[in-house]
Amino acid sequence: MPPPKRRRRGSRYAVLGMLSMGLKTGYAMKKHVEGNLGHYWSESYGQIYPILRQLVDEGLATCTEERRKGKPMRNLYSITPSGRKELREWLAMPPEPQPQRSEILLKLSLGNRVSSETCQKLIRDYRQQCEQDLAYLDDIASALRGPGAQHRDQPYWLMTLHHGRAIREAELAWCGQTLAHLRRLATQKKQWKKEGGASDG
Amino acid sequence: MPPPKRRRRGSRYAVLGMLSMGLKTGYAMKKHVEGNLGHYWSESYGQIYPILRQLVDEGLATCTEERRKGKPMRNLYSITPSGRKELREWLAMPPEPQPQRSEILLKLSLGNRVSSETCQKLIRDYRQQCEQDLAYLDDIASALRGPGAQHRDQPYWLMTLHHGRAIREAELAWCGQTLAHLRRLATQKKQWKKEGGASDG
DNA sequence: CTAGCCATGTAATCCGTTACATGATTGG
DNA sequence: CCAATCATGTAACGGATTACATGGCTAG
Repeated sequence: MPPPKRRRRGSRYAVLGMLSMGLKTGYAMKKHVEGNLGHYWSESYGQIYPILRQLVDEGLATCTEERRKGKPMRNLYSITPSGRKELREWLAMPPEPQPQRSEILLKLSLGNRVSSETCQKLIRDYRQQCEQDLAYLDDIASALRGPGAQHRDQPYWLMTLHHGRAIREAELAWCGQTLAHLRRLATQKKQWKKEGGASDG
Repeated sequence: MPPPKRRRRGSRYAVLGMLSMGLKTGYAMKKHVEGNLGHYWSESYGQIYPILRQLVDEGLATCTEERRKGKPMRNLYSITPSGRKELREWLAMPPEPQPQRSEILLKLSLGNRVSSETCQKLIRDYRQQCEQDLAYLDDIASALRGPGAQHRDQPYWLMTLHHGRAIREAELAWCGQTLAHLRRLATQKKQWKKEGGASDG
């Protein structure tokens, strides 16, 4: 028998996890992802709604329709005991290594094909993005500490925010270094040209 | 007219980029990705071969069959001038922000559902992975500096390796902090239990 | 002989986003 | 009246991996 196929199913457990925090509708889950998990996770309706249905089919969640006068209909989902069990089992498994793909590093590695200006712009834009990310992370963090109602998951959310901060700050430092490297490369090239390009050092 | 659809096509330009460095066969490209770009990129044959064909169709590459006695047949690809042009144009465009997904942060954010032990193991395993990654990055770096033949792209490759180092080191520091947080949380919980769980100070 | 590498390629499948369709309510 | 928000869902598409099929050569 070949080794059973490795499936990712991260979205499935993200949804199950949100059910376990008491979120009840697909719409609310989408908003939660956008507003609170945006720095390390994303989901689309095209994933959320089918998954909710599937979880009900498998007995990991239940669904009740709610009709309210003056408001649109909603489907209210709740996690079941077996849902909690499967979530805990997944949490205890070591995460699959995810193949990293970084478009900016791919571009940088081919930097010799474009001007030093183009290359530096690439990095400067990235640095700016990191700065914006840091501001965004701080917004979430203060929103998290602000309203007295301490959520039981709050300490864990803060840890994920710390991660975001740590990474972005490392990226900023790297951007600075890299810009310096690029400038040095550019002046070296100019030197070569001036000296006639025949020297060997 | 709706805004023209945003396509990723990172793989396409990764292949075009490898053609521009002189790699000639799909097989060689796969090996190169595994051995040299593994820390920030991945490709599978299922991408590479169809893309090579497509590039030839579009006039960005040419292909010649090579039959050698005693060796398997190969298709040798080369980049054309218009291929180089399109590559340069892509390099000058700002990279699309890629939605990040971190399974480990997702798990950590739900840490309250499992034991502190389980949570700490998650982070310790991750720390170990980062250490291995660092060793791997150093291997590539020394392979890069070792054989005298300085590739013209070498300085750029070193910059991507620096990035890997910077990130992994930041991750290691974060792992240390996070383990401390987790231990503190665990002792707090124990305290609660001892004191009867009713205290508020 | 057989394991492993060279070398090419395709089909199935999975994963995920985007765009669309629908419709009620609320606030300006 | 219009825009925004709440709310659900699906179809089409794009992107990527996995598994499979093929086959010759080389070294042990």
